[in-house]
Amino acid sequence: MNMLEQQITSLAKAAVKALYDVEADDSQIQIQKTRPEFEGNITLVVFPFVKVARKAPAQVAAEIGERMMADGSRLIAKYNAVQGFLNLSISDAFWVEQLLSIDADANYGRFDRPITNQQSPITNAAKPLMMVEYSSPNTNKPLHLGHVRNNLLGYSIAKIQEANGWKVVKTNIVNDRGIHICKSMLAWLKYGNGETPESSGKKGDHLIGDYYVRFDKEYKKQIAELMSQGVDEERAKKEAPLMLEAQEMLRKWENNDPEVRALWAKMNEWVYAGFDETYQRMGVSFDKIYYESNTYLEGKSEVEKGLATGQFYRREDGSVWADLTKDGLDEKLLLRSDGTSVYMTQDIGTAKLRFQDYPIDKMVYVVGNEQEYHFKVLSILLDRLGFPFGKELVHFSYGMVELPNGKMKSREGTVVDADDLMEKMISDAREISKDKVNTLQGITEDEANEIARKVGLGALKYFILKVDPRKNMLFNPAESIDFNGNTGPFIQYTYARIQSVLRKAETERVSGLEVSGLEDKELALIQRLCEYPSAVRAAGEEFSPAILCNYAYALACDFNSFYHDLSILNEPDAKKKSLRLLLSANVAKVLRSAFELLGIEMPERM
RNA sequence: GGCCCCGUAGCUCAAUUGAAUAGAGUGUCAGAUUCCGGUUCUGAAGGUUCUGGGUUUGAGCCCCAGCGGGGUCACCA
Repeated sequence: MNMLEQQITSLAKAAVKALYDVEADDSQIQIQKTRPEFEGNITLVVFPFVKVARKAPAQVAAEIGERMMADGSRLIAKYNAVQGFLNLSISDAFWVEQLLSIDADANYGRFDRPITNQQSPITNAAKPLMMVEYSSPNTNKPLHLGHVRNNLLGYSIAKIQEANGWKVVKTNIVNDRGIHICKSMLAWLKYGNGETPESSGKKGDHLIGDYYVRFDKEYKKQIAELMSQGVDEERAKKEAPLMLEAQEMLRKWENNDPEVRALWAKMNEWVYAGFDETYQRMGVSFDKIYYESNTYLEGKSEVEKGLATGQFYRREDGSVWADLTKDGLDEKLLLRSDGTSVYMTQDIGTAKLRFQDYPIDKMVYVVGNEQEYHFKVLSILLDRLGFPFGKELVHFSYGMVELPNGKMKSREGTVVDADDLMEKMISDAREISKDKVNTLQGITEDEANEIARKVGLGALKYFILKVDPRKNMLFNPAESIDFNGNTGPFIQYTYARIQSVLRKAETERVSGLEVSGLEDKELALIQRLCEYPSAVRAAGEEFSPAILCNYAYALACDFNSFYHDLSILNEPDAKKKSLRLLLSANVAKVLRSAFELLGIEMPERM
């Protein structure tokens, strides 16, 4: 709730108390923005009091309005009642005061602490700690469009929660072991001729990804070969020599075979270097990285502990299970009969290490919605094993990214590679700005490239973040490079234009402010600026960068409408002019702040 | 089949906590504009919010049933 809402709330409560002798609680005070077709800025919905008043809604609204204006004459300039809606016009002086306080607040839209119901009292620290896990790549192939949504959401959520007063640790769990890695390694050994990122000029992750694809190709050949000899498909898949070799390699890995381990380490290094490049390009980062090869053994020992305390049980074949039927779920495997760990076991181990490393109040996993069941189970298991954050863990589940021609399928070659995509966006941005040469006059080649980078990536990021995370989304490459409409570049352009106005005005003297006679467009902008803190709060509570996107778009639209109708630099009245400059500067400030929470850079000119 | 998520303009998406006539962009159509059927601007049309019930002063939002789409129910990760 912002300053204005607080004041209106207390005025409304006092009025209701005086008129009807009832104590209104906060849920009954419903405040909303006045619809543009009515006069006023802010509206109190009086329906909740109609019953106690025993009068017609419009009459109740009028009564309350009269009373509120009498009590708060400095705040409320006038009112009108339409049915059960009490529309209040706030005094210009108040708005200008708000604008000045926004301008003076360097941390506008940032909070010192989370709102209480988000706070988990585990560590009782002054600033509670939230760990956000995202990205979580496998090391056998490069990042694709699905990871892009994951990374952008994860990074943005971390920034948003920081603004909401959490201490945030961004983390990544790298799935660096398992049969999929062995497939790449094997293909590299058999068909690679010692190819390295240096010798091939390929990024490490792409190089390894190519061998993963190569494995699949050769493997399929072998299956076809076997089937032509009369072997049935299922057996052919199991008995293809390549698969047997890969499995043998995995066993060697688990037994610490020095050669296999050395190759594994070398190839993983290549992949990490490639990932780092991609992350850096994308503008995301991590504070702490965990590797599955380090955490899976921890998980095993936790499961053993749970076995000892009777939380889990062992079957005759040696496999270990958790019985979750009491929680309405089924039974879940934790250790295979050969004693090796599964996905769940590794996540338990990772959680344990993390909890040792940090005083975590809240753990957030940014993982696709196809794993909802997994995290439901993980939450229960961690709770049973005595991890305080287990029950509270948040699976920030997001929907899949689809392409216009259907789903992404790596086998069918319809994946969109993250590196390629970013390059494409940047080069498209450069193409488009070339058409508008006049806007780029006086800009050097380097500056133009930098602008294209910010705009291209901004287009991509905004396009993905503006969609409600829970929903599956359609990524249309053609549409994403359209810089009109509700897009990142549109907002960046608004920002850049304000910067340009401010640069031109810099030399001019600012003298006092106009505190009365605010025009509608000015007032609408100030009011919009006042809404920013609650947008940040809502984005944090809902785990939704989309809320910030929509806010930023609305603000940019408001500014454009303002800019279209009212002149700034040509305004003859010096006081009015300085008000408008101040207003513009704060719009730029809030847009920049919002985009920072989205992980999108703002170009100073474009 | 059980459980979870989604269903809003032709398309892509919005709509604080249940509130007034459900909004943008894009596409379509009309007009203006220009080096251009391509750019920009103005305007218009476009909706039974999947269907049917229920709760209430009031439902896109909450509840029940159904329909449609997706996900998930592995000794894969």
